[in-house]
Amino acid sequence: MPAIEDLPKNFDPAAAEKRWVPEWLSEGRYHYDPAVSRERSFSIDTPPPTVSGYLHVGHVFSYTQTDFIARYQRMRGKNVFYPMGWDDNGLPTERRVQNYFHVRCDPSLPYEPGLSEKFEPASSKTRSGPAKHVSRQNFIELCNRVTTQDEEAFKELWTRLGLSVDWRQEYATISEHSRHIAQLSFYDLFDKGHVYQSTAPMMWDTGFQTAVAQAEVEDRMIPGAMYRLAFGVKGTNDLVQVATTRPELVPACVALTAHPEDDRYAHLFGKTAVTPLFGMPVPIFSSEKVDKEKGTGLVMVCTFGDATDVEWWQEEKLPTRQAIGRSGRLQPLSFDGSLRTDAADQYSSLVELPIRKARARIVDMLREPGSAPSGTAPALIGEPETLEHAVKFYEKGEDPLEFIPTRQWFVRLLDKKNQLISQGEKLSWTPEFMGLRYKSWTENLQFDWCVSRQRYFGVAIPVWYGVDADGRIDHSKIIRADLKKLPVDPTSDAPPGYTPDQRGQPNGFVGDPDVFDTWFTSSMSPQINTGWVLNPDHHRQLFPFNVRPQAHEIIRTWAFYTVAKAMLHENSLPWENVLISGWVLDPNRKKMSKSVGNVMTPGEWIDKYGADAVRYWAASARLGVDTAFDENVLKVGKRLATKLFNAAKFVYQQPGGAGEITEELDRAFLGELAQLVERATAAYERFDYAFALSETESFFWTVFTDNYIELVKDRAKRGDATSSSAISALQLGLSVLLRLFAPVLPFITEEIWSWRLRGETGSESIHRAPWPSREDFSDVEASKNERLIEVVIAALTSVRKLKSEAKVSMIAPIEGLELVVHPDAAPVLDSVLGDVVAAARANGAKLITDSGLGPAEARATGRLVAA
RNA sequence: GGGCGAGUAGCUCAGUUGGUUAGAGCGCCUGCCUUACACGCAGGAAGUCGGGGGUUCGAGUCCCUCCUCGCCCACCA
Repeated sequence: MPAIEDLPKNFDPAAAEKRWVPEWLSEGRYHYDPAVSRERSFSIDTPPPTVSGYLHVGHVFSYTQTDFIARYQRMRGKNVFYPMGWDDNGLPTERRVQNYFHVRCDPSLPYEPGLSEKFEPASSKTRSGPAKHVSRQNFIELCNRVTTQDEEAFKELWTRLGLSVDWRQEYATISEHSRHIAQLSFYDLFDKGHVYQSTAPMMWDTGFQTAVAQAEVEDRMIPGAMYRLAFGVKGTNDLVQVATTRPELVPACVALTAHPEDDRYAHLFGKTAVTPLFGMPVPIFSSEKVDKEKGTGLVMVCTFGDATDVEWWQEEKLPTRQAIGRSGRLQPLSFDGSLRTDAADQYSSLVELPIRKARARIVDMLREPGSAPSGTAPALIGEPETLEHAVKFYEKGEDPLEFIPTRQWFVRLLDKKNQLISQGEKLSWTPEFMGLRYKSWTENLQFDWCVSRQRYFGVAIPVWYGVDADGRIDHSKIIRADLKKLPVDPTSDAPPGYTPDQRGQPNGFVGDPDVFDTWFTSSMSPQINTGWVLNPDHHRQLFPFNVRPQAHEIIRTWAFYTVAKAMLHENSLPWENVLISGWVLDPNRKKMSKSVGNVMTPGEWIDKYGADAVRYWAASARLGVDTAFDENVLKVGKRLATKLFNAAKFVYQQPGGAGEITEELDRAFLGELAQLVERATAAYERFDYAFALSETESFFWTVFTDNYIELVKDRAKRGDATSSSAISALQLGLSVLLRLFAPVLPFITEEIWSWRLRGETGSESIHRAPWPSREDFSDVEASKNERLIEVVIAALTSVRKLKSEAKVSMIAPIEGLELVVHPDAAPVLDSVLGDVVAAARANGAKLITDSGLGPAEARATGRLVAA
C-alpha cells in the first residue's frame, strides 16, 4: 500500500482509469473459463450495437447497466460469459459507406483487387461530383474498412467506461463465423420445412429497392386526399362511386367489392364493372372484409394497393395488373379486353412517371369530360377531400411501401403464433410489463417472415438455382453448398458439381443474388456466441443464456426473432431473462438521437467527470425506465467517488492494529451494515442495481461518513483497548461498502482496494473479490440494541442543531450538555455515551428522559464555549 | 380504436403488501476553514402526491371516471 501521506489530496479519475483498464485487460480479470460448470456460470447475450460512427450518451446507458449485473454475478463467484458484438451487417452500413466514400455499388461491375484500399473519405469537393461506382466485392471491402474503424471507436468507449467484457468473445454479425452460423441456420430451417420461397406480392421499398419484413414497417401520418371516382356497370349506363386515396392505381384495378349485407350494392354482385379512363371490365364481388362505413362502401381492388388487396387477389383468383414497378415508377401494362380503344394511349402518358407525378397526372385526366365510363361527364366526382392518414413506410425509407410481386424467401411463422406467444410467456421479463409488447406483436403477426433482401452488404443466401437447357432459371431446382465450404457467396462461388464457367449458361447455374435480413443473422446471437453445432460442448455450456439485455423498440425484431429461431432450431428458449433498458431522453423529454442529442460525446463526459460518474448516472435509472439526461447526476457521481476516496484515506490513517470488535456502537454499526448487504443483494438478484446503489449510497453517506466516523474518530486515535474495536469496524465497514459499490464504481473501488485489501485478502482485484455476505460478519457479535444507531444519530443531530442555530463551528466545545430522550432510548444511549460526548466536544453529558418524545428523538441543551 | 407506462418539492427521482406530522439528491436560504474530504460539514425553508368521485377507522398507495405526456399494437378503400 502507498503511504497515506503520499496519496493525492483528491481522487483523480483519469489517472485511475489509465492505471486499471490496462491491468484488467492484461490480467484477464473478466475472462470466462469454459472449464467451469454450467451451474456456476452466468451467460449474457449482449446486444451488438449498430456501428454507426456516432456515439452519444444513450449508448453508454444500457450497456453500462448490463455491466452492473455482470460485475455483481462475477463477485458472486459466477463464471461470467460476457461477449461483445458489432452489428455491422446491413443497410445502415451501406448508407454510411456510400456517404463516407461517395461511392455506389454496381453488382454488374467486375471486382478490382486493391481498389478499395485506395479510397479516401470524400471531401466536400469530391462529393459534389458523381459518385464512383464499384463492384459488390469492392463495396463490401469498403464496408469492412468503415466498420472496422467504427468498432475501434466503440471498443475504446466501452473499455474506458470499464465494461467488464471478455474481449476474447468479440463477434461481428458480418464475420465469417457469423455468416457460417446464419447459413447453417438457413439449411436447418430448410431441412425442417420452415422456409419456403414465394413470388407473392410483398412489401417493397421503392427507394432501396428491396423487400422488407413486417417488423421493419412503421406507420407515418402523411397528408393525402380522398377522390370519388365514377365506375360503370357493364351493359348499363349506370355509374357507381368508388372512393380511393390512390387514383394512380385505377389502371391496376382488377375488381370492385362491397360488403355482402350492403343493400346499396347487393344488386351488383356477380356483375361486371367498367373502370374509368381505361374501360377495363372487372368483376364485382362481395367480401366481409369491407367496412360499409368507409368511403362509399364500394372498394377498388388493385394489384396492389395494400395487404387486403393481396388477400382478395388470392381468394378471388384475380388477374395481376402490376402498374407500379420496383423503382416506384409506373410500368407498361396491356389493356386487352378494354371497352375503350384509347385505353393504351391514355396510359402511355403515365408510364415511367414516379407515383406522385402519376397521381397528379391521372387526376387531371379524370377531370376531363368523358373520362367516366359512360356519358360525357368527368370520372372525378366533386373536389378531392384532403385528409391526413397513416401510411406504411419502411422504417429507414422515404417513400410509402408498395406491394410488388417478387421472389422472396420466407420463414414460416404465422402457423406457430400460439407457440411463439407461449414461449414469450415462459420468459422472465424485467420490467414485467414489457412481455406484453412481445405478446401483442406476436398476436398481430400478419405475414411470414420475409428474410431475403435485395442488398449487398449482408450474409448471402447460400443457394444456387439450376438453369435449364433453354437458359431459363429454374428456381425450384435449388442447389445447396457443401457444408464444409460454408460460408459461401453464391454470386462468386460455384456450387458443388459445377465449374465457375457454367454460371448463367444453359444447364448451368446461377447464384441467389440476395442477402438475408440482418435480423436473420442477429437472431442467432446466442448461437454465434456458443458456436452452436460447430461447437456442441460450448453450446451446451451456455445455452440457453441467463440474460438477454436489450432495448424495448427491438422487442418485435431482435427478441421475437431470437425466440423464434431457438424454437425452430432447438425447441428451446434462447434465455431465461429478458432485461429491457429504457431510453435516454434529452432535457426536453424526447428520445435522444443524433439530431436532438446532447452536444457532448460520452468520451467528453468521461473526461469531465470520470467513468465512475458516468456509470453512476446510468445506475440511477432502473431497467425499463426512460431517463432524462441530467449533468447534475454526473456531478453527484463524481462527488461520491471523491467521498469514498477520502473516507478510505481516513480509515487507513488510523494508527494501531485492528482487534476484536467489543464496543456496542461498533457492533450496532456492523449490524446495520449486514442488513444493508441483505437488501442490496436481494435487489441485485432481481436486477435492481438502482435500488442497491441508492441504499448503499445513502448508508455510506448518512450512517458511515456523517455519523459513525464522527462518533469513533476520537476513540480510534486514543490508542486504548477500545480503539482497535473501532478501527476493525471501520476497516470491515469500508471493505464491505467498497464491494457493494464495486459493480457501479469499478475504478475508485479498485483503487482503494489496491491500497491494502488486495494484499490482505488475496483477491488481486476487487472485481474478483467475494460479494459481501453474512460471512463477513461471522466474527462480530450482534448488538444488544436494535435501535442503537438510530438513537445515537438523533442525539448527535440534536447537538449539531444546537451549534448550528448558535452559528458556531461544529467543533465548538460545549459544557453542561443535557440530552433529553425517550425513557426507552436512555439506556441505549447510555451504553455509547462516551462516543457521543467526544463527538459533541462536550465535557460530559447528562441523560434526561421524557416520554413525550419519540423513541428516536432527542433534544440537546448546553452552554457553548467560545473555541 | 385496444393496450402499457408515467404524472409526488423549482429540477431529477424514491415511496415495497393501504398505517402515525410524505422522502432523497440537486437547487435555494442560514451558518461553519472541522487534522479524510470546502469536490466538504451542520441546520433550515419548500409539496392541496394530475382533477373529480368512491371503498376504508385510515388512501400517494385499492376501485371508478376524466385530463396530460410517452410508447406499443391495430385501422389505413
